[in-house]
Amino acid sequence: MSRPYFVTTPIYYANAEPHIGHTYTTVVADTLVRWHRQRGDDAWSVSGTDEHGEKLVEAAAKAGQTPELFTERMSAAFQHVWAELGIAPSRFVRTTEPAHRRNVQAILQRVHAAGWIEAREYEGLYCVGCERFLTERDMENGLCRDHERAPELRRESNYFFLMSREFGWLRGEIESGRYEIRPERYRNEALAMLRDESGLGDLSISRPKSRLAWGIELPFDREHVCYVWFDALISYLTGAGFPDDPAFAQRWANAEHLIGKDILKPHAIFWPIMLKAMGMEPPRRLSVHGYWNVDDRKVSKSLGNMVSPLAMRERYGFETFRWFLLREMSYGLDSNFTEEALVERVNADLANNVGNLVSRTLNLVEKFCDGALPPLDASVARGLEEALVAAQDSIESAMAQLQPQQALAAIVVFASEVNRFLDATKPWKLAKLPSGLNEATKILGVAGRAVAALAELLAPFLPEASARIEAKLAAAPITRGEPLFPRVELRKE
RNA sequence: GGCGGUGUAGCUCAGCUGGUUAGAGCAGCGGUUUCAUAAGCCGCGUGUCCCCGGUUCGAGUCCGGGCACCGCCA
Repeated sequence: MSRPYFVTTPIYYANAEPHIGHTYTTVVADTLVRWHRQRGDDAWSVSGTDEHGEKLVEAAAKAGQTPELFTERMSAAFQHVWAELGIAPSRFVRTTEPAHRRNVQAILQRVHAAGWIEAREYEGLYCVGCERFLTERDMENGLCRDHERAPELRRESNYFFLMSREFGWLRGEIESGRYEIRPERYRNEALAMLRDESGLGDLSISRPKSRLAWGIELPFDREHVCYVWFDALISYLTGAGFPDDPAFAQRWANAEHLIGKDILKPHAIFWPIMLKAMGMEPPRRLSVHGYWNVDDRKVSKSLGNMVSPLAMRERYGFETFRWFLLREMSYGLDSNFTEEALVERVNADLANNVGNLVSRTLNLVEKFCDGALPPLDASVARGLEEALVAAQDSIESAMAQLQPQQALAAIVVFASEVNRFLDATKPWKLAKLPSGLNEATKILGVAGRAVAALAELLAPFLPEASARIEAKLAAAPITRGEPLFPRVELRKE
């Protein structure tokens, strides 16, 4: 009986190319899917691009393109990058695609009919950068704090989603753990938002077409288009196969959203209430991670410190980068990326420890066993068996708590155990003794098995490297071959 | 202004409900081995556990106050 598992990355806003933050979330999602599949679960994943909104129209204009062409290009860029990196979401949703538009309109219709939406007049100072009306506190010297630009006085009629009705209900869902938000600090933040209800009210979900034509039309008022969050969040349903896919219900009942902390509020507050209005259950769980800083600074276009995953692949190999991301960030906390740290980390873990272990083991098998992996000898294997079980247990619990860095640490510990095992048993010495070859062979049978186990442990985290180890072990004859993870050197230009 | 949080070895961090000489990984130093990717293995830390005060037989670990940084909200 295979258990269903469903994980999403955010539907990334398609106004810039993927950088380290997108890559991290996407890598974690990919890792979770592989992890679940390895254990026989039925895993489904969704990623995608959010392609509507004013900022996109602006970005397209800046690029001298129509929104259609611009979003086409940007979405393709995201899909291209993930494909290049060997990451394939089960379903990649574009918010501009017909299936999604149908879903958004059907849901709007339903929610409107059920009395959750009403029209209101609004007048205020509006910042195009923020895509919202500003309060006094958002401004400094008459300029938007975030964008340092003058807001415009605007009056418009917007449709509001009557979200505030259900804050009490939502609090109960979060407190009871029915809707799990982790790590706890973000659960507390969500509860704090609900407690003061400060900054929370009903949610504006439309823009008049006269001003913003780039969006999904409201089915009950063709003069308005749907505004960002209502549109974007529904992508998760579209990606899960809503409404017709027979697997949809099962997927949805096990949905986990991975997000960065910047979009906590829409996911923790808006989304579950939207779902309630649709007559659906909240997601199972929201897993919130922190920011990647780069060279101890916030990632920003103006600093030019956007780390491109493809550039990292060029310099160091993608799985090296992937290892660093998973190994270095404690899920939920901010982390810092530097190429110096990457080089240090992967040389220590991958080249010196794991990779070198594979090399020395295969080389010994090549030299002393004619390249054929000897059968497993249970008496010799005993010590390593324990280490393997310990590693499996650690990884299991690390993954249950979504702490990939601890899982990877456990893998490194296991590789160290095997290195120590070889140092302690010294098969290369035994083999040279007149009567030692038999014992050396037994030892190498065990070491070979340990390397195979290592490949299995690595599979969800470094799928490509794992496959290479397996291929090396399956070769006849087995040879040392090229290093699995060559040492890397700093290659900053 | 309100409410979280964080502050432990050069770096990144563990330290649960208070209890032997405060730990791990990395870096560094020394030794050793040679099967291996100048890799492995072994050994090496006199740290004001941010500061002040308190509770206690005993406090990174609890309480009060302060400082610094950060987050959310206003």
